[in-house]
Amino acid sequence: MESMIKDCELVLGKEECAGSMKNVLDALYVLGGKWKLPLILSLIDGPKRFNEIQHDLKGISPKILANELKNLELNEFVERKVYATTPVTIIYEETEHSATLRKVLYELSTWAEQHREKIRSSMKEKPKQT
Amino acid sequence: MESMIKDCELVLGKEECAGSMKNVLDALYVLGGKWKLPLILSLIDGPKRFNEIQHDLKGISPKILANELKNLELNEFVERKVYATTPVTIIYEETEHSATLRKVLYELSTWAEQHREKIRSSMKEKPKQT
DNA sequence: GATAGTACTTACCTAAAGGAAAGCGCTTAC
DNA sequence: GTAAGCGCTTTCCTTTAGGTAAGTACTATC
Repeated sequence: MESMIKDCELVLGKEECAGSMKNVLDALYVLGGKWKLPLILSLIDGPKRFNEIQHDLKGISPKILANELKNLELNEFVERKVYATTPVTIIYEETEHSATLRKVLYELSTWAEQHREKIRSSMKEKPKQT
Repeated sequence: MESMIKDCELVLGKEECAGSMKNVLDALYVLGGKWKLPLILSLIDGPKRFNEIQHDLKGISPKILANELKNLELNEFVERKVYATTPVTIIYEETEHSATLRKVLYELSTWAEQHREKIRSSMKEKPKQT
């Protein structure tokens, strides 16, 4: 565990880091695609019904939404609750597990912000250095 | 800054978090695709020439490699150095800026590992709960 | 001067993600 | 009984990421 950090920080590219890369690829796969993050954030905002989410995420088609919801259910980021009202009410809400995402999303967010600043400022310095 | 964390941890889904999501989408875009991470890791392992990288990342086509290298150069993760040998030698190496990635990649990696364990263990508990 | 190597570029093709539109089974409301 | 709403599913189409194969400009070597 600790040794992996050191290895990666100092040498990297060795066996441990190959495993680490696999993990990162997994993470990108789980979070990747056009709608997963917006969908997760929409549910963090509060439990919602299918049509509410569809309205929230302007532009998503019902097919995609149904797929993404199933996927996120499998990954335990959302829970699908069926209420025996008549007609049945189906409500999607975030799970406790989805909270573990927040830290990592926050890290990603701050990094991306710094990165954008970095790129923007070096574009000013040398606008076209061909 | 600090307030953003609190908002996101407690309420989320508000204006600040919309910006935060945009950042995360940016980050996923910068790191996304099949080859960017393997390519970055290959260069963290050491500076390399075009053909060396092509050999290292088995299966990448020269077209894709050239594209990815340009992209990563624009994002300042790799530097393209041209040596006036004859014939010219072109060497790609990681930048200092690419080091900022390591922390965030490590966070992603550990999260993904925990997530995989979580999903695997709950699949054992209830193999098929349809 | 033919061959081979380096660092690509160009043109074409395929597969997968995603979008648009319609339908389906259920229900309540009119 | 017909219309309308909900939670989807199905079908078909477009877009795009990525793959294959070939070619180009340069040089060095035989």
